[in-house]
Amino acid sequence: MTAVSFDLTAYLPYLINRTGVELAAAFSREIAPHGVTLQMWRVLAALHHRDGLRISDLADLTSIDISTLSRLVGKMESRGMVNRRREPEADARVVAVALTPVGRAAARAIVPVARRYETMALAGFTAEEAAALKRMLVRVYDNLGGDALDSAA
Amino acid sequence: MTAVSFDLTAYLPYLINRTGVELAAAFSREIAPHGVTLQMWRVLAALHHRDGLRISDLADLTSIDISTLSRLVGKMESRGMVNRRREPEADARVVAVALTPVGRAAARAIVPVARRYETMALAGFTAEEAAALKRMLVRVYDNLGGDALDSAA
DNA sequence: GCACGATATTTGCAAATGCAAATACCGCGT
DNA sequence: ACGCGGTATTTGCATTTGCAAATATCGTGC
Repeated sequence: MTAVSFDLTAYLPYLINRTGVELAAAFSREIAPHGVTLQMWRVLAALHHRDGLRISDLADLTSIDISTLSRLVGKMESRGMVNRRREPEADARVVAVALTPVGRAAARAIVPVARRYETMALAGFTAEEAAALKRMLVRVYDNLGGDALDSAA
Repeated sequence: MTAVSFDLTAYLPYLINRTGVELAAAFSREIAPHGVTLQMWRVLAALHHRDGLRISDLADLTSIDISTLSRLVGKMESRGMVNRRREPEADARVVAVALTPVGRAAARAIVPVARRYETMALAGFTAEEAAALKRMLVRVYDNLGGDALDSAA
């Protein structure tokens, strides 16, 4: 029987995974000189996007497991990149994570690298194509039910 | 000063990463009942695509680190899904990994799940759109390949 | 035929990861 | 005010991961 043939090279999850892994590996090397790991960059980028996020918001935005994130934020705090703040007036369960000047400086230093990196990844794409690709990735993500807090404020 | 604003939600690596993570997490749950982890499935899928691959070929195809793969194949071997074979006639350094009947059966059982899963991820896409998305992901991957960014090399 | 630098895989080890349980706190109903 | 189910974060613990070193083999030049 031939019904089980399966073209891996045209399989969307395969294409996405290998692109993501490659993107991550190469970008990790790029930012290593900044003394920041990829996961740390993700946190910095999320906080640069919107500061003072809670741990659980960061988990949604970075796709990092919440327990891993708790420890990662601890490490970043001990390195002086972020600080944790509990608001006794508000909900005392939540921890707001904010960039320190050091963390903000690191984010600012890396943002141009990230931009350059995206440009490189999209070499040969027209602005239309790049936009179309991004829209389609959002659609796929939405299809998976992974509604993050993109618009949640 | 130069604008440091950075729209994370339109940043390609972010979009790819979150989609890949979500895709992986959801699919892991799908195949857990088959007693197969996501990484094992990747190996099975690669071998289903082409059997008898070497460890290093599997690493390329699955984006799994070669040392992790060595151990993973060992585990799969002990579970009777694959077998390792060194060819003394040929290059005795290489290990060819082949599916056992058990492994083949697992792959065959999961392929339809994978197909259904891809269909779900691409819900609302026309065949044209899906093809365009895949082509663009290949282009991005190719852009990352090799030396595009290795300014130091 | 042997030494030497490459290549394929495995292994040592420390760090990262993620599930589940623990902890701390919230707000509601009574 | 109290108990209770629910939410946010942390912590315990076993597994996975990946870099680097070790191991085994290859092929070439001499």
